[in-house]
Amino acid sequence: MLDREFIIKNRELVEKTCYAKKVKIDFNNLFSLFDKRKNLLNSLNLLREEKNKNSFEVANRRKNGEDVNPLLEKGKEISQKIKKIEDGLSGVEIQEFEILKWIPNILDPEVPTGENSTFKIVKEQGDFSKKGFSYFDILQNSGSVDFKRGTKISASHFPLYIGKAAYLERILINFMLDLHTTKHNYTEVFPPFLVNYDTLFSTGQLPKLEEDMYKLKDDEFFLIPTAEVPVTNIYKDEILTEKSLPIKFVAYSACFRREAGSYGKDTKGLKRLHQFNKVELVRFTKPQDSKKEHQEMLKEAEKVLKLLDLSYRVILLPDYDTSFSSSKTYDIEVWAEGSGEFLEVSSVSNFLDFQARRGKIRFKNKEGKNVFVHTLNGSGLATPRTVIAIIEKYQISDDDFDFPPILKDYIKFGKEIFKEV
RNA sequence: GGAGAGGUGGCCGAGUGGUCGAAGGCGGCGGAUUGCUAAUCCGUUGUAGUGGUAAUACCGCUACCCCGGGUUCAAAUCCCGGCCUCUCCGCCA
Repeated sequence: MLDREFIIKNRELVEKTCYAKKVKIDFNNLFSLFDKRKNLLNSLNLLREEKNKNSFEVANRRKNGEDVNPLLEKGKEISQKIKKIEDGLSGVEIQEFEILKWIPNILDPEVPTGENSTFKIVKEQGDFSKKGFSYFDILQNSGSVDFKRGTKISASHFPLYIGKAAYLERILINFMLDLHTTKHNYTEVFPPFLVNYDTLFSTGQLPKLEEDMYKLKDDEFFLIPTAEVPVTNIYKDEILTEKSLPIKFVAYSACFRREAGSYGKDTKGLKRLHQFNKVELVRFTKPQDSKKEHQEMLKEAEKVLKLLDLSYRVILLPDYDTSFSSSKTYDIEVWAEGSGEFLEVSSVSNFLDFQARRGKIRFKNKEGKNVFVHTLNGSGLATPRTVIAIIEKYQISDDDFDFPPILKDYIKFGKEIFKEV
């Protein structure tokens, strides 16, 4: 959420951002609400002052045995006026909030913008030739992911991993968690997978993405679309100390997405799922550090692919692809050599104080002021598409694949291996 | 799920209708004392909004004692609803 004052001072920038992110906001209405609110607030404060003085006077006169009846009458009148203005004010504030909550975060100046803008390739690592069988054939032939039975048990896009592929999932998750805790100094957390409305509002999934979320029918809970949601909310409504920053959490979670509106895309296989596994990095930083730490997180996510010896590229998303809450997002796309295409396996974003403001996450700075932290997160990584790239790169035949050497080492020696890499 | 108790400032804790933004203590900050540490003493110490102003300095006003309503001239204090925590019982992994 953006600050009222900020919007007033930077109207042009905010309008431009909304245009770029394809959000329609009635700014004239918003600004007239700002005015209305201010006027109501001012007269309300004056009336309240009058009320307090009157009440005080009642107590005073009563002590002296004087007649207080006229004051009681006056007090009643003032209170009625106050009630009226309060009602008007809360009406205005509700309307204002209804608009404010839809305004997306502003963009970093480096984000590609403009008519024909497109993503910018920041880095290319490895070679991008197409060869071998596709992961889908290998999995089908080996039976290590059973799409049919997954569908029978649940629905389509809920795969059932069996044997080797199930094991690969588990090893990969542990491998990534151990990498980030031992090598990159993150603290591991294991969060709830069901969260409430406020939590999703803080991180910005709600209200905009409600249709992408699984919601429980009888309880006010949503299934998390990413661990970012519960983990960023760990410090909701709290004031942190300056010296505790940066705070770095890594979390594994299953992720649940309805993927509404993406029918027809990636209709089979592991590319687009309603449930998948992901290891997520989350940081809370001081405002002046977030840019630098954003770059660090990108490197940490890349590290996973480097260790697995997979080819990939890093792209900087253009304005219209940058999510509602984000000011700047890098995607990491792994090269799937059997399929011959890039697959997004990570999204690394800087949210500045946008989420912190929605969730009231602050820290006390040296001057004793409470200021909003900056929040960042990045996938490190999502498993299904990583698995696709692994299977295609380390395939043995059209019905078998091997594990990458680093994973074999990891299975043998555990997290000790991260001392050397 | 049933029964009971309770939610007050960074923390502990007093306050049951009227100078209460809230005693006292701890912690924090500033200072005095001090060979160092500890101890002691003095002072200070919430957040947000708004007006005086150009000001993150100063002064005034308003709001906030879990949240939302209500009663009253006046609510931390009384009433109603909700949420949460704790204890006991039940159930279960």
